[in-house]
Amino acid sequence: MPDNRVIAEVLNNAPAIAGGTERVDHKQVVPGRKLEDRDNVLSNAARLFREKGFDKTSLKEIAEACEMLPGSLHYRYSTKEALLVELMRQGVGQVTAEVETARVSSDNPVERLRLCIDAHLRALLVDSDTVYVLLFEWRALTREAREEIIELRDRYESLWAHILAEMIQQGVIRRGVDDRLLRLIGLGALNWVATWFDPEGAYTLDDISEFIWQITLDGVIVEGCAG
Amino acid sequence: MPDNRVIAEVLNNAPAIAGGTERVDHKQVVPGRKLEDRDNVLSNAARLFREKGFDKTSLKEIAEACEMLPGSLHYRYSTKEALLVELMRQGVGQVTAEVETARVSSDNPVERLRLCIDAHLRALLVDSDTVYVLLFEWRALTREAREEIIELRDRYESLWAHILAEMIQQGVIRRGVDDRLLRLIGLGALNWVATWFDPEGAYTLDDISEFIWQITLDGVIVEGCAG
DNA sequence: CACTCATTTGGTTGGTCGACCAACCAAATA
DNA sequence: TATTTGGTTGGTCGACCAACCAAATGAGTG
Repeated sequence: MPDNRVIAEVLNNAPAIAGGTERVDHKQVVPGRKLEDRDNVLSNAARLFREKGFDKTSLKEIAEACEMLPGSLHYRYSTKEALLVELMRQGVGQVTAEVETARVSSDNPVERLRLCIDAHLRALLVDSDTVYVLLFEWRALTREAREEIIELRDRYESLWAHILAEMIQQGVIRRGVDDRLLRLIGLGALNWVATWFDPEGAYTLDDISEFIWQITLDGVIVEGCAG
Repeated sequence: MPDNRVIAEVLNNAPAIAGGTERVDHKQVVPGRKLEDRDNVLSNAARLFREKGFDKTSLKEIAEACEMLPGSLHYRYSTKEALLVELMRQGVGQVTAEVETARVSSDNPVERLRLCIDAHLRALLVDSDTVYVLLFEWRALTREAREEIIELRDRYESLWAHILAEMIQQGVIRRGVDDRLLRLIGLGALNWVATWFDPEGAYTLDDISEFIWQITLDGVIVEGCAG
C-alpha cells in the first residue's frame, strides 16, 4: 500500500516536500495529488461505511476524514451513491484478483481449491474494508446501481463455478454434490467470518482457513456415527 | 408455530420492565386484541426493515403499513430504536425456541444436531423477517441497546455450544475439531443462506438442510484425493 | 349517565443531510 | 504574459425525518 502511494506520487510529478526551499506549512501545498487522493477517499469512505454503515455516515464526515471540504468531495463523486459504487467496484476487483491469482498458481485441483479459499478469506479479512462494504451495504444501492454490482459479483462467482466444475469433472469432489449449492454454502461460510473476525482475536486467518479445509476434506462427524 | 411464539414470549419476559417508562407491557387489559396489534406492528416493521433497511424506513411508512398515524406508533414505542430492539428480542426468542424444541426432541446426539440445524434454518427462512433483521441490522443499534441484544445472542449461541460440547464428549465429533470455530463457521454457513434463499427458488429448505448435513458427515472431497 | 384513563389524532418543531454552485486558485500550457 | 485545466472553498437550499405534544376519542367502570 505505501508502495502504491509512492508510485502515484511519481506518476503525478508531484513535488517532494523536502528541503527548506519551499514555502513551509499551511494547507494548500501539494497541489497535484490526484491519484493518491482518489485511493485515500475510497479507503476512508470504506472504513467509515464499515464502522457506522452507509446511511449513518455523512458526506461531511467522509470529507473531514479526507481533510477536504464537502464540496471537494462532490466534485469527485457527484452523488453519495456514486462513491459507494466505485468502492464496490474496487472491492469486487480486489477479491477477484486475489482468487484468480490463487487459481492459476497450482495445477493440482485440490491444492488449488485450498489456495482459493485462502485467497477469498484474505481479501475479505485483511486487504481492506471495501470487500466488507461490498458484502453488507448492497442494500444502500438503488435498483440500477445494484444491478451493475450484482453483475460484477456474478462474474466473480462464475470464477468459483469454474473451479468447482473442473473438480467435479476430474472426480475429486464426491459424486452427487450439487455444485451450485456447494458454491453458495461455501462462500457463505467464508463471508460470515467477516462478521466476527478479530485480527487480535484467538484465531488467525490461517487457523480459520485450515479449519474450513479440514471440514471440506472430512466433515466433522466420526465415521460410523451417522444416524 | 403458535406454540413457539408462546415460548418466545416467555423467554423474553425477564428484561421487559428494565426500561422503567416502558409502555410495551399492557398486562391483561383486553388480552386478545392488544397482543395481535403488537405483533402486527412488529411484523410490519420487520418486513419493511428487511426490504428497505432500518435507516431507509421512516416511521411514517411503518405507521401507514399498520394503518395508524405516526403519533400512535410513538405512543407504543417511544423511539425508533425501541421498536427495533423489541423486534430483535422477538427474533432471538423465536430462533431460540425453535432450536431448543429440536434439541430436546431426540436422544441421539447425531440426529439431534441434524434437527437443530434444520430448526435454525427454519427460523431464519420461514418463520418471519425478524430473525433476518436481527442478523443484518444490528449496526443500527446504539452501543447500549447493542449490548443487550448481543447478550441475548450469546445466550442463544451458548445453546449451540452445549449441543456441540456434548457431542465432543460423546466422541461423535471428530477428535481435534475446535468446537468454538465449528460453532462460528457452522452458524455462519447457515446464516448466509438468508441472503440468497428464495422460497420460490430451485432449492427448498429441506434441500439445503440435507446438503449441509452431507458435508457435516463427510466433507466434499473424495477420499484419497487430499493434496 | 358521568368519570376516567388508555389510546389515537393531526400537526409542529428542531435538526440533519445530500445536492448543488459560483467564486476562487495554482499549476500547466501556449 | 494570457488562457486553460483540474481542483477547492464555503456556503445555500430544499427535502425529509424522528421526536414530541396538546387536544380529541372512546371503551370500560361505578
